[in-house]
Amino acid sequence: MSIMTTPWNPQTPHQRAVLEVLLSIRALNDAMDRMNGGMKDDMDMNATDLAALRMMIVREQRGDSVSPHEVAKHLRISTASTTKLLDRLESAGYIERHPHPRDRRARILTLTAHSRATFFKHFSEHLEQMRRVTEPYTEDELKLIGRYLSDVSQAIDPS
Amino acid sequence: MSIMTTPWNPQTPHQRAVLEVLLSIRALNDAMDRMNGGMKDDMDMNATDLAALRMMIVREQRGDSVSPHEVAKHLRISTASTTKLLDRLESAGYIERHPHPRDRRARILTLTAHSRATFFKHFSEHLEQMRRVTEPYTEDELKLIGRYLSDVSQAIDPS
DNA sequence: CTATATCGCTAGTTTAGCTAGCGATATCTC
DNA sequence: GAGATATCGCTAGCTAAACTAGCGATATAG
Repeated sequence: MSIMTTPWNPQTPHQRAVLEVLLSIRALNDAMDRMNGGMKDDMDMNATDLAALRMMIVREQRGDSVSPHEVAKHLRISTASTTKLLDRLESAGYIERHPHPRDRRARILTLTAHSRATFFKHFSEHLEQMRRVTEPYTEDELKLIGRYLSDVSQAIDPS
Repeated sequence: MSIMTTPWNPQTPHQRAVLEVLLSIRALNDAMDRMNGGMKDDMDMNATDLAALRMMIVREQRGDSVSPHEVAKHLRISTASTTKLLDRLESAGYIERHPHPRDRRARILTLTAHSRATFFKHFSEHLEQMRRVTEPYTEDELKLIGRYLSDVSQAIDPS
């Protein structure tokens, strides 16, 4: 969430356009928060558990494996909290914990088929909507938009 | 948070550009989540309390007043939780509860000067960064970007 | 004028984070 | 190699902040 509540008075049309865009970003963020809220209700999960699932799906598609430690780091929660989180996901049948082949302290987390299916079932509709409104733009326009979005991400979180 | 974990293989340059943009939106959302996380740490508040404050600031700028009930609705938490949330904000000196002039059951919430000052102090830096990266774009480009962002917001949350 | 609805609140419960610290294992230093 | 130290995931216990149920005061509808 969260942008722009700024006391700023645009004078020129260009300044007005800048303000409009910043306001649109806030609106987009609010919308995505609501979307996420809806998804967690649908899937009957809390926000963090859903974020963990999403993170694991992203990693899996990149071909990376995931450890409990990495989940903790990504979500910025303690490893203790992560243990409980993984307990919830495991007992709900979303993930499995496997031994790490080389490090006997460590675990490797995998998603279940049920997990992937459920996630995409609930997410694909939104994704389709987004793709639908994105597709009409020309390639050049999309490149411009993509560049701007990256600029903004970079600006607010140069991580 | 939350986008794109999609199994989708772009074939044409245009499809690739679409995917890029959708990925950028996810990245932006992640970045904003982290920004928010940082802000709540800086201001020593939890995420919900900060969201409430932000919502009140937005409303105030629109000239609207805010009731506890509206805060509950906006944040999707119960009125009971809202009471406690307002207790926290009030005792921290961020808001005040005033009697509603016409409805003696109701309250009107107002921000303190301290609240506004603190919020903008922590937020203005991010805002400035965002404005900085936005300004170089031409008016036409900004209009395009703004239109696209609105399209996406509409698509994922047609509220 | 009576019945119902709404507003914000209190009381008590549950959820999901936290810190502290442990056993097992891995890695670094000599 | 052997001993010191670091890392991994976990348990135990605490706390913060949500929840549900329901109440008193007030407003509104029939």
